[in-house]
Amino acid sequence: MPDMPPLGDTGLAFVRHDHSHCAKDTLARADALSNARGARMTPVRRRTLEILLESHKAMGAYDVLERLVADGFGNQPPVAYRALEFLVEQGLAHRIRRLNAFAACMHPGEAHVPVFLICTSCQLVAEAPADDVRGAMDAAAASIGFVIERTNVEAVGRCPACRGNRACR
Amino acid sequence: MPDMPPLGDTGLAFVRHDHSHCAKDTLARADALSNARGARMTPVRRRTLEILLESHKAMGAYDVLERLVADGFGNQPPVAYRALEFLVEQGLAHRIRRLNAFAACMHPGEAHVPVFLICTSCQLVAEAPADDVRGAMDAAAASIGFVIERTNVEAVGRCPACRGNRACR
DNA sequence: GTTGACTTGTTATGCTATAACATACGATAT
DNA sequence: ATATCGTATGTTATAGCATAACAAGTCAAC
Repeated sequence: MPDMPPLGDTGLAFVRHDHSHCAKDTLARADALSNARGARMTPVRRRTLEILLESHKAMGAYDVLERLVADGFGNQPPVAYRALEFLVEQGLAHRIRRLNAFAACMHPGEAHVPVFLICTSCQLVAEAPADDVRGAMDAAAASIGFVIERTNVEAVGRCPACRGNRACR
Repeated sequence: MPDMPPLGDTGLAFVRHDHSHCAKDTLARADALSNARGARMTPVRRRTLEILLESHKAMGAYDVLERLVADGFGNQPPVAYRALEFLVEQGLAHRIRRLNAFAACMHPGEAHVPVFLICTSCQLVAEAPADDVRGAMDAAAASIGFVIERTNVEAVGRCPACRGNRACR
């Protein structure tokens, strides 16, 4: 494995890492989770997750669909949207609204508030841990009597690599 | 003015208030701000802001367009999108990505991090003050060397009124 | 009054997402 | 085994959101 900075898997998208391992591990956890919950990890769904896991970039539903078609699955939008919806519901993927796209969850099963950091140069998306953020939001909401059910927290900016390199990866 | 709870204009969307005043005031501030910046508050743009200010609901670009057409402006999507884009750039309106919609800013000119609370029952959108949220996000980003430029923070849930009423407004 | 920057109008198109219905699959109970 | 019911997938069609590209008009500065 290449030299890896002393980070956990936080911001993993932005550092070099053994990606095949990272994907395999996540897939295994995904299977286990689905079984535990009685959810059915069918072929399209599993393949969709694999596709998302191939990179840390967010993918549009139609890009995913293209890949699914190549693998012999149905070639109409609902095929992709349904699989993606399932993964999101199971917490195995997230929807990045700013990009009209989807990305595999890097912490399936762990309670976490997803906060997405989207690099404007290289399009990579990192999930940062930010439970503080949810706390602050709950507090703000509570002050006006609002009860939060779900959140979308996204930020665009520049990742460490792109701030350093002119060319970018 | 009807009895008003002891809040500032935080969460204004969810309390009864003299809305005509609130809109007029915001419009005046918008004019002043645009002038100060050398931005041109043209008729379409001003009318677009007025339309957004008519309610605290978020409006889709096509809904805004419909209104603009009725007022004699051009009837093609770019007319609405351009005006809305201008307002967003000037900080006079916000884009609510979760809803593919736009809402007038309730605090134009004030430095603030918009955090949107979207009621799933009545569709009203409130802007809560949550500078803490931005702080937490910056901290999370900094820990992986990411520099945030802009944020989208949105939450869906139920507003005080809708939690109380079965019927909702 | 001409230049140049910006704004608006218009045409056309592309991308994103879902409703609705038909068919197939899988687990369970009889 | 097979009937049944819930779930999943395939397919058709369409709705909804957004922007590229070009033409025409407006306005201020020189």
